[in-house]
Amino acid sequence: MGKQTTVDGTVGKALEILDLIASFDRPVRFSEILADSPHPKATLYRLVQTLTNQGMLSFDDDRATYQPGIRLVRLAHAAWRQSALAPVARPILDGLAKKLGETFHLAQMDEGQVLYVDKRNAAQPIEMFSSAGKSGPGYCTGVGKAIMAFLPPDVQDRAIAKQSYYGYTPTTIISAEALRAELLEIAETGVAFDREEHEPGIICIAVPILNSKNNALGALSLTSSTQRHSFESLKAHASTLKTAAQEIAQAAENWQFPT
Amino acid sequence: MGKQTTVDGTVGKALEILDLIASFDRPVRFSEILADSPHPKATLYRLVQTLTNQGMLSFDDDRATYQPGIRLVRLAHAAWRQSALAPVARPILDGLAKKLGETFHLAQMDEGQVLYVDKRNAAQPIEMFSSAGKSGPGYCTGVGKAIMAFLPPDVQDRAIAKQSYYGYTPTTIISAEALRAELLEIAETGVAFDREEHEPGIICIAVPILNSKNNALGALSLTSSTQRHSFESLKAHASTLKTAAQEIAQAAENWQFPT
DNA sequence: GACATTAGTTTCAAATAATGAAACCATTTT
DNA sequence: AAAATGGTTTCATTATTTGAAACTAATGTC
Repeated sequence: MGKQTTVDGTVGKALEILDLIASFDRPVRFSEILADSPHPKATLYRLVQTLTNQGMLSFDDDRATYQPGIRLVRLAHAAWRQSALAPVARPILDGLAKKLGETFHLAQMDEGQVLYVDKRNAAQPIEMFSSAGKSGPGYCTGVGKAIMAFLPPDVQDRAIAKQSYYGYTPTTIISAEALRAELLEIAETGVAFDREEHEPGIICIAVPILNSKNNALGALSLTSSTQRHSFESLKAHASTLKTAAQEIAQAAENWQFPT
Repeated sequence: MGKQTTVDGTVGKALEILDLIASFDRPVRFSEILADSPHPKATLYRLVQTLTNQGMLSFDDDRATYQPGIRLVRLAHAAWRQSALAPVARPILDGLAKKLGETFHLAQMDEGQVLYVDKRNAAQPIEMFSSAGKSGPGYCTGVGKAIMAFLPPDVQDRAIAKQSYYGYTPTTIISAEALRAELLEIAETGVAFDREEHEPGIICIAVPILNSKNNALGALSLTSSTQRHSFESLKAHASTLKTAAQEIAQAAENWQFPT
């Protein structure tokens, strides 16, 4: 009874299409979507029509292309603002960036994918939406591993299963077993590293942001290059990061919406 | 044959619920959604379940509340990056903010609502997602009126019809007729003002960003307070804004995704 | 500690919406 | 001019959604 790619109903199908279109990362024509979708022409056509009507897709009349719609931006704003983590972490990230002059990422996990919800860069003042909202693989990033190490067993299993294990660099972890082993280690030390596993020359130290049940809400990382930092000098920041993560966790737990 | 609140199919209903939940602006319980929704309990229940499954909503187990889900943030990132306007306008906004030391907004329109897609603030270095993605009324903001003035007739009509005409301040436009009149004027001069129509003490000058067909893609505004600026001193910036808007329009038209 | 109330979940036949093969129309290509 | 490609519509069939009501769980009341 293998659970197949769940698609609950029409809504699920529509959202799948939306993801598909987003994944092109450029405006796409109907036929391109069709080629990558399991649906017959007419079905896909109406689904895409509906999404366009709804503002979830926007259609460029001249080029006859579809792309993710602007309504998503509005909805995402609400999601971001309520996501407990990003808004409360803002001042803490600001403080870290100012004090240490390094680059920090705040990330959460969405279906095994790492989602960056905020970023501070000491050099360039900041990058906007252009970086927040960006997503990346979970198995070969510091934040991804930090989060996965502190997930409830069932969720962790699903996350591990969803990774692609593509070998971006020679040090990339390319099997679920190896990942599991490393996650165990991270769970003990409370610190994760990216050893140029995603991009050559880029290293990072990451710590989970844990709730009272010791489950990860997200993770906080200090990212740098092999030029700027050795692993030893990264490790020196571990306790600072841990403290910051605790502050964020604290703030998130206490955060209440006005009633 | 009055076109009623369009709801195309199940997908439309689901998205309506999503909007409803987002509009609460805080985590909500099932019963609260129910009270504000036209659907019977069971129907709403399943719709909400589906959305949660899909990551469009997230459910807080402890508090038993729903809120917009993190998947939206990922999707919105794609929308933002492809929205042609925001990414290409970035350097131009940077330049304006640096040169003039004022606050600038870049906005687009979504169903009569103004959607801020980027913001530069000379004082505070920048605000993230926290401000990008925010939306506001179209009829009483500079950017809203600038955009509406340059919309194809049918789209404009719909936009005018969708405004709420709530009187935020004594100067707020509170009728469709008055709005229409002002839009005509703006269409001639190419410049719109917010005369404390949305918030007392806050004024702004806005210009549309026009495509080759003279339709608005969005708008650019300089926002200030009555303390800092008189209308005369705002008007002094009109040509600078127009030039910047043209540059953005140019860049947007030429922007092509890699094939 | 029993009773009542509220909040959330499941059931199932009826009502509605989604499906997709095929036909159709409009552009572009040859 | 013919053919191919890309997009849209039709319509009988099929599958999903619907919602009243019954049910369960959790909380509040006496």
